[in-house]
Amino acid sequence: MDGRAERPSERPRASQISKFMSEERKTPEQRAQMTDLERLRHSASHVLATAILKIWPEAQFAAGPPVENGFYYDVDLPHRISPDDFEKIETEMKKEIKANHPFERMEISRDEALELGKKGRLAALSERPEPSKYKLDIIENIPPDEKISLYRNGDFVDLCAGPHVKRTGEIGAFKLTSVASAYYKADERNPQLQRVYGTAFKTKKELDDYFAMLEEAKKRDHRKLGRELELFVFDDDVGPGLPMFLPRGAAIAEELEKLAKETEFAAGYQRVRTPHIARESLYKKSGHLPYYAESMFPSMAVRKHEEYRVFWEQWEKRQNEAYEQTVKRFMPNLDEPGMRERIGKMDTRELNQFIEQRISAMGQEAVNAFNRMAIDSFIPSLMMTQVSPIEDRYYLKAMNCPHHHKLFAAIPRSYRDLPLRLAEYGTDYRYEKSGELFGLMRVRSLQMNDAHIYCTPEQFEAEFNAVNEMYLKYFKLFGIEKYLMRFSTHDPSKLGQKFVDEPELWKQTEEMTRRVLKDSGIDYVEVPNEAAFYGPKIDVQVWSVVGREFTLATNQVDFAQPRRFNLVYKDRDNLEKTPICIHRAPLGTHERFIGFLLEHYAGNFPLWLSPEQVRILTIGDDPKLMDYARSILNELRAHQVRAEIDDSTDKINGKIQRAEQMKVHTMLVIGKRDMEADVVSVRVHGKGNLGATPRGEAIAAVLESIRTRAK
RNA sequence: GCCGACGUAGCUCAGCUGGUAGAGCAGCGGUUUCGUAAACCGCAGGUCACGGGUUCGAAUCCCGUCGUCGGCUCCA
Repeated sequence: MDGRAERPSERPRASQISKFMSEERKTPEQRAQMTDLERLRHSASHVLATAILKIWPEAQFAAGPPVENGFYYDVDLPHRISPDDFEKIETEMKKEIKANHPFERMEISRDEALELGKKGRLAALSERPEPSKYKLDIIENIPPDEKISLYRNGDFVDLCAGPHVKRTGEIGAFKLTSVASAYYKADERNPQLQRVYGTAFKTKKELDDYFAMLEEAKKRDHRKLGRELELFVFDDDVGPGLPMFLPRGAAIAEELEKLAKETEFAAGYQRVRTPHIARESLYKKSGHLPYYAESMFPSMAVRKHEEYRVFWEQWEKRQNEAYEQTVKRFMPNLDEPGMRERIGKMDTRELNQFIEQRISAMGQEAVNAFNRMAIDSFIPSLMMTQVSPIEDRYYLKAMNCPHHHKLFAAIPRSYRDLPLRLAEYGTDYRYEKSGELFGLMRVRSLQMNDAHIYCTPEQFEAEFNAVNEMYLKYFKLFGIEKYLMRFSTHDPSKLGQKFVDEPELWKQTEEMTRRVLKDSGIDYVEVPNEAAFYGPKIDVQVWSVVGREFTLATNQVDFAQPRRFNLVYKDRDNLEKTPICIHRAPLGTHERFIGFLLEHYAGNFPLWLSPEQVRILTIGDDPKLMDYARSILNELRAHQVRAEIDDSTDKINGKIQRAEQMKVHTMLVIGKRDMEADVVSVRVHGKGNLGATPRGEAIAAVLESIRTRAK
C-alpha cells in the first residue's frame, strides 16, 4: 500500500468533515443550521475578542468560529498571550457577560463595511488608527450577492454573519483552554496569528462535566496506557518516532497479523516478502522521487567501485606517512619536555598550522620538501575523484508498492493469473516532520497491513467490493461503529501537476469507484482534490473514544503506477494489457491500529488480543499448590495461551490488585481448596469473581473465547 | 518545519524569590502463608535531558541543542 494516502488528519482537531463546513465557506443556509450550542460558543468568541480588546486595544482579529469542542478567535497582537493571561482575559469576559449586552445585528452595504474596516472599527471597541486589515480581506472575499452584516455587543462591533445568542448573559459557563499559533487562512505564507481557544456551555455543570470527561479521556490516552501496560517505548537513542514494542505490545501485533493472514489467505491473497531498502532507480521509476523525497529518510550512499575503497585506504596511509616524515625531519626536538603532550592535544587543523609554522621557521629547503610530500599524498586523491565520483544510492522504503510491482513483473502474467493479490506486513520508514510525530499514531517506522491487487477492469468491481467487505468485517470484529469512508477524487484543473495527466482514465476510474460505493450502500463522502497522484482513494476515518479522529485504513485505485512499471498481462486476445492495481490496508499499520485499539478498548482488550491472557494467582506458596499452578500453566501454554503465574510474596489481594492494574484478562485464583477439588476460581478483569469452575471447563472456555475472537 | 509550554529516580510527582535533591508506587533483601483491588520491616536507586554561560555557589537565572506535549502547517 502506498501509505501516502494513509495520512490525512490523524490529529485531534476539528474534523475534516466539519472543516468543509467551516465558518469561511458556510452558506447562509448552513449558518441557519447552527446548533444552539454552536451559537452560544460563537457568541463566546465575540466576548473573548471584546475582553482582549479591553486589555490590548490594538489587537487585530481574523476569524472566530465555534469548533467541535468550543471556540477560538485568531488574534494578531504583539503581546504573546500565554496561559498566565487567561485569568485576566476571563475576568474581562465575565464582566461582559454580566453586563448582559444584547447582540444586535445590522445589515450594511459593502461600501459601509469597507469604510468601517478602514477606520479600524471592525472587531474593535472604537475607531482606531490602524485599519481592521483581516476583516477588510474577509469582506473582499464575500460573494457579491451575499449580504454583509455586523454584530454588536456593547462597544464591540464585528463583521459577522451570525447567528448569535440574544444577550451576552446567555453564555452560562466558559473557560479559556489554550493558545496556539495558526496561519491566517491556514496558509503558511500568511502571517502567524495567535489562536486563543476556549470552550463554553449553557451551564456550569455541563462545563464541569466536559472537563471531567477530558480527565477520563486522558486515562485512555494510548501513550499513557502503552507505558502503564508495558506495551511499547520510545527511546532517545533509537530516535524520535521509532517505537519499540515490548513483549506485551508485540503480542498484540502478532494477533493482528494472525488475523490478517487468516483473512487474506481465505480471500485468495498470497504472501510475499521484500527488503526494507531499495535502490534509487526503483523510486525514480515509481515516481516517488523526487516528489515524495521529502517524506523519505535521506538516502544511503554506497561506493560503487572496490578500487575507490583501495585508493582511499592508500591515500590515507600515504598521507599519514608524509606527516610522520615531516614531523621527524623538521621537528627534531619532538622529545623536548611537554612537546608530545602539546601535539597530542592538537586536532588535525591545529597540527597542520603548527607544522607549517615550524617548517617556515626552518627555511626554504624545508618548505620545498614539505610541498613535495604534500603533492605525493594528494595525487591519489585526485585520481580517485576521476576513477569514481559515482555513488549508488539506497533508500529505506516508504511504501511497499514498488517492490510488489516488481514481483508482479518478475514472472510473465496471463489473464488467468488475475486477480493477483500480493500481501505483506511490510515495514516502511517515513521521515515525518518532527512536529507531526504523535505517540504511536504518527511515527517514522511503521508496519502496514499491505496488499496490492492486480486485476482487469472487469474484475475491478468484485475485487473492490471484496476489499470493502473485509473492512466491514474487521470493523464488526473490533466493534468500530463510527467510521466514515472519504472518497477522494482529483481536480481536473490540476491534471499534470498534482495528478497524472490522464483525463479519461481519471474519469473512468472515479466513475467506476463511485458506482461501486453507491451500489454497496456504504456511507461515504466525496472529497475533491485529495486523490493520490495516480488515482482516486478511499480513506477510512474512525474516531477513538477519546474523540481523536484519524485515517485508520486506506484503499486506493491506481491506474498510473502499473503503466510506469510496464506491468502487463497477456489477455485472451493475445494482446498485452495493463492491469489496474488496488492498494489496500484494512488494518492500517500496526502502530496506529494498536494505538487506536488501546484507546478504543481503554486497554481492556478482549481475551484474544490481551497481551497477557491468563494469570494464575496462588494463595500461598505451598509446593504442592505451586505444582498444581504450574500444571495449569503448562496446559494453557501448550495451547498457545499467553499465561503467567504470579509467584510473588504478595497476599492474594495484592496479586489481584496488580493483575487488575495490568488489565490481565482472566485471573485464575487457586488455593488449597481449589487444588483438592481440581477447580479454579475464575476472575475476569472488570467483571470480578465468577466463582469456582472445574479446571477443564475453565480452560476450554478460555480456548473457545480465543478461537472465536469473542468480544 | 513554525509558534508556545514542558523535561527532577523505572512511573506519578514535591523541591518558595539561587545555598550542590525528596515522597509514594515499582525494584532488591528479609519476615509474613494469605480466599477476590495494596501484609510488614529494611536496602538501594539521581551528571536534576544534554552542552555552554552568569554567579562565591545553578535543578532553580540566561543562551543553544535534543526530546515530549498543545496547536498550525504538511500529508500529490
